[in-house]
Amino acid sequence: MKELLAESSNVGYPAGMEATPAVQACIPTAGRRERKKQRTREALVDSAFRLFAEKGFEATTVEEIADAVDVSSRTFFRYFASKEDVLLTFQDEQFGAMKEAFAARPADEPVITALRRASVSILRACEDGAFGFDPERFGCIRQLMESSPAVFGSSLEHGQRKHAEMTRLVAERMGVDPVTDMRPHVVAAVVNGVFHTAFELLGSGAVRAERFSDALSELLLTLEGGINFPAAAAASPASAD
Amino acid sequence: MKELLAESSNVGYPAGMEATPAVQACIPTAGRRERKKQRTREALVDSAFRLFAEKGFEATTVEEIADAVDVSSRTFFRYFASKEDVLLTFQDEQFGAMKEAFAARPADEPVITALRRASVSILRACEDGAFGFDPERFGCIRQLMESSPAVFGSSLEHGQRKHAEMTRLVAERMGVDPVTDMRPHVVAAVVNGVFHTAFELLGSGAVRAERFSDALSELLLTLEGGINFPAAAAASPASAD
DNA sequence: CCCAAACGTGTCACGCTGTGACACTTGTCG
DNA sequence: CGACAAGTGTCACAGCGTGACACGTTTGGG
Repeated sequence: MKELLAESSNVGYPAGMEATPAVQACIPTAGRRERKKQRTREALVDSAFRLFAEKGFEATTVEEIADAVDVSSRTFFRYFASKEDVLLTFQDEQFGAMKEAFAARPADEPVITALRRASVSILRACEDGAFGFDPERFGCIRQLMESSPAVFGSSLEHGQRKHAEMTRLVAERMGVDPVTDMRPHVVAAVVNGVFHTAFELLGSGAVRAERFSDALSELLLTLEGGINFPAAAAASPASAD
Repeated sequence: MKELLAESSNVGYPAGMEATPAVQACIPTAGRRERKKQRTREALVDSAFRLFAEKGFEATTVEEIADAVDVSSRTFFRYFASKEDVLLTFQDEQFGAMKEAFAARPADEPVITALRRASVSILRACEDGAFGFDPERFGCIRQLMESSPAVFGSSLEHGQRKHAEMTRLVAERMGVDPVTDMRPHVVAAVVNGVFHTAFELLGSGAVRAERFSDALSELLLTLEGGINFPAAAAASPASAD
């Protein structure tokens, strides 16, 4: 689970610049301070999830979350920008995993197909608890999004903030330049929209699917008939090897 | 402009229940009270837009808005559920107009095409001040959405709340049942996503378009190549007359 | 014409979120 | 060990949003 937090793994040193050898002591489990901080953070997340599940999102105050871990509410806000932010952390993990899965799809799959297979596989992992994902938390978030507009809203916003990254990935796969070609933008927009709609359909019971992954899969399959642009590999067989 | 606020016009009496004849005195410009309330509301909207444009969204407090109209901040919240809500009012008008325009598109146009033409025509009206729309406010909202995440977020949320309605309209045009056919849902999701992406592209300057309507048009045109389901009229020539 | 119910509003009080400033403790490194 | 940095608590505060109650005005009816 932790490895998904590893900040996309290739950031930090702009390619071509080797880390100064003296600073290689930066192993993740460095000082006691760092470890303590990590423990506090996780305790806060735990506490938040427990209370949210127990009393609902709005009914839970930041002070309660902090008190349960025996820190001040001020400290809570040093770890999270807002009450909603606690939940977004988890979504970041999912998104990171999905990016990896997407990148790993065979190059001859069209984008929407690849996106569907990647996201469905990750979601299933979340639902089943595979991979180190906690299915309890996944379910909790789902429930919170359905019951609390504030949570749903911040999830929408958060998703939109991922837009640029998604666009870049799609453009890469398609082998086009997102500055001149609008298709990657459209794909990212569309997928994001479908994601949230799947959530809503599930919440309102307007779809016979039980699991989120099933609802999403169905929507994306529908979409596939239309907007399914071929990947670069399929479009230009020149680079096929 | 006011007629767009007319609450979709067919709500109020569940079909088959005639209004009690004695209550037909409900002309919109009824009592003095009603008129005064309307004036206060508009004054608040005016005040809010002026201050937002002048000092930005977050920097403007509800108290300032209310003070400028000489009412208490408590009263502000009797008119609007939140600070963001003032802006959403305007978006409702646009959405209403767009629904009308969409419904008025020729029956042989595929959904995305119809959606594109309808929304672009309304947006152009907003931009040009046709139709009673105030282009100044339109521009103001655009700027606020780009600069303030809170505004953008609530717009996202608001858009999602319109989802069900949009789905219904699309399903109607396609002549299918949205319970069994997922396509209308996908269309609604997709269009909503593209809308917000157009906004974002425009804000980040990632598109050469100057006007929002141009950016949206380009994205929807791109989309059209793919997901463009035929309308019911085109699909089943049985009803062609 | 006047009275009473309904309605809009102001005022007061409050809880919660989120932030800034400053002091204090604890870990870290030379 | 001693200086410095990082994390935390405390206090103060601004702003959003809501509940309760009192006061004035509108409205409609006897």
